[in-house]
Amino acid sequence: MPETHQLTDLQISLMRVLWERGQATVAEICDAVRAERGLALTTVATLLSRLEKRGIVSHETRARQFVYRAQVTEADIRHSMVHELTEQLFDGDVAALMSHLLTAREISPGDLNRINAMLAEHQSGRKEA
Amino acid sequence: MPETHQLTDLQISLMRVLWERGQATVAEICDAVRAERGLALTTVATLLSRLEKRGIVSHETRARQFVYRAQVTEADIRHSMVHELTEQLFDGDVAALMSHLLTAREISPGDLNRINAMLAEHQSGRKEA
DNA sequence: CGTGTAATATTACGACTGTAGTTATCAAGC
DNA sequence: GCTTGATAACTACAGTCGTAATATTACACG
Repeated sequence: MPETHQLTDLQISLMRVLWERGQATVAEICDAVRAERGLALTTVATLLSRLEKRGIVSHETRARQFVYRAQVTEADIRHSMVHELTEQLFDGDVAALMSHLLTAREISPGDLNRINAMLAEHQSGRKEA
Repeated sequence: MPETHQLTDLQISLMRVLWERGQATVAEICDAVRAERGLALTTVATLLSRLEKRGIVSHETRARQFVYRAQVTEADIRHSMVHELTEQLFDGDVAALMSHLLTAREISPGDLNRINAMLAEHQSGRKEA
């Protein structure tokens, strides 16, 4: 449903908090990201209200405070962002992206095993269906 | 070498022309992207000079015209952008990205075969090394 | 009922992007 | 040499992002 949402690094950090907790106040989110990025409360508030304008989050007021909630799932975001990247960089060719990953010297042997397993499972699943 | 280059859609369109042709004048690039996106010559020129400021392209003057050349390869860009995405969305876990691709209902059976083949080849290559 | 305090709302600002108009430059042709 | 046509340089502007200070609001406590 959500057309296509591209989020920046920082925006994703905030979203991650919401995805993990289900909901959170501005202060909570601010605290949660303090470790990786110290931001002023007002900064976080600004970011959140901008995300709300885009329909990515929503809020309700509870006890004088805004409680935010994600309106898109992490899977949604992954989908649209990976899709977008695939379009842009690999002409929509998922296999080409895979190929890139395989040759990109970034995969550990352990990863490779996991990938094999996944692929096998995926394929058996396919067969039955 | 190139730290990490994130390019936008439009920027990639321009780069693609340079990657394909090796080099091109502003007018040529403008023509090349006219189909997918009609832009004024000056717009393309602006974009290119901004890319040059970032070290992504370079130019030399020939017969009163700027001839541009890519300073990063498509592989470079793919690397840094895929890497960045993997970090942001999958915590750097390449296998997780793979898994996402496999379950993302975007792979055709044909793709799956190609992926299998690649994986097999990749693994045999690994074994010898 | 006044006031402090916490939270939100408003405003700001520099970067970067997409977009392009306007102006300056300069070589070639008349 | 002067005009003209092509090309590049400069300027502009709205939109978004990261960042936050300041202003407003309104509950809770005294």
